[in-house]
Amino acid sequence: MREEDSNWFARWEEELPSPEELMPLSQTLITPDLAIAFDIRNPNHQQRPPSQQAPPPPSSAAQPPSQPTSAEFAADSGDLGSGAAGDEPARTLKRPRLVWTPQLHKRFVDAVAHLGIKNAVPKTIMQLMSVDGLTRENVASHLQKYRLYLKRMQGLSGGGGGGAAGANGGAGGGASADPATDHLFASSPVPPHFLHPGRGNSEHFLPFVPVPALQHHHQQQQIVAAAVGHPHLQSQYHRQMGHFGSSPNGQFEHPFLARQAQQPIHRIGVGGAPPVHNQVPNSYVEDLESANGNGGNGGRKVLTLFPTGDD
DNA sequence: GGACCAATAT
DNA sequence: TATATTGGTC
Repeated sequence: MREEDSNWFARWEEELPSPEELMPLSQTLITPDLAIAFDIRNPNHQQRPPSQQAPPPPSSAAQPPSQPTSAEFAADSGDLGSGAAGDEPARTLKRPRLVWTPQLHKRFVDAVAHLGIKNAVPKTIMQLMSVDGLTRENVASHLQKYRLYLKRMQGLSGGGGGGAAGANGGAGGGASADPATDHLFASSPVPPHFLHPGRGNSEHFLPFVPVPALQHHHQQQQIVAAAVGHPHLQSQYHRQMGHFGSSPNGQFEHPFLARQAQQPIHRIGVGGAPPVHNQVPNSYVEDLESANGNGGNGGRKVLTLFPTGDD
């Protein structure tokens, strides 16, 4: 059991965002707040988040990705804002629901791990994650659920000890109430520390200090990874942009950092599904329904998919 | 006033 | 369901 500890720790170290990576606390120039305040409807449109972004207006003809900024606003206007008429809707804008993909979640867990379960609070986590478009509320909500999950894990493994979450693929046992949830959370290792609070010093985490935001400097470099999904269209990105996941060298994955890539990464390999339509705008991959009957899934188009291989 | 957390709503 | 929003509290 100890080994596991070391083992995961080693991996952890690798996977963990190194200072350099986190350094770029590059929140987009426009903080979510500002964005909202100024009616920048989608802070996401700013740059195509390789992850998933809400493709703006379905009806509006395809807009050539030329103007990165303000111009785009105009472009996508005419859609959801229509009702309000005008530029008033600034703060009343509603963001699309955020979809916590395994990658995003991992980032989240990394942040929490670094902070230590004790210091992990929404705001701090959010900052550490430095994901464009991610709000404190998003994190808070997810954190709430995550804590619940941890609690359950504690309870379940309480007696046996040891067997932490681990990617136990089959929740077949039945104990788990939420297979889906478990899977998502299981996609990321849970630091044992989280499961063993009170025991000994639970504070052996590096005080990783969140860099003092470098506000204006990296103007264009942002780790856009927010998985903002559109109610209708869900852009999906595939992990494995180029080399990571199973690198012989053990190169850890930087799902998020890697996201900077802005090259057309058409990765539509959804479970072997052929590239249905390749008319994808130009970059992000887009997945259409694939939610196979999940035992009675209404007719949801949104899919969080991710073959969840094992990782 | 801001942030956190738990509960509740969608 | 998963995520968003709300309300109470510090």
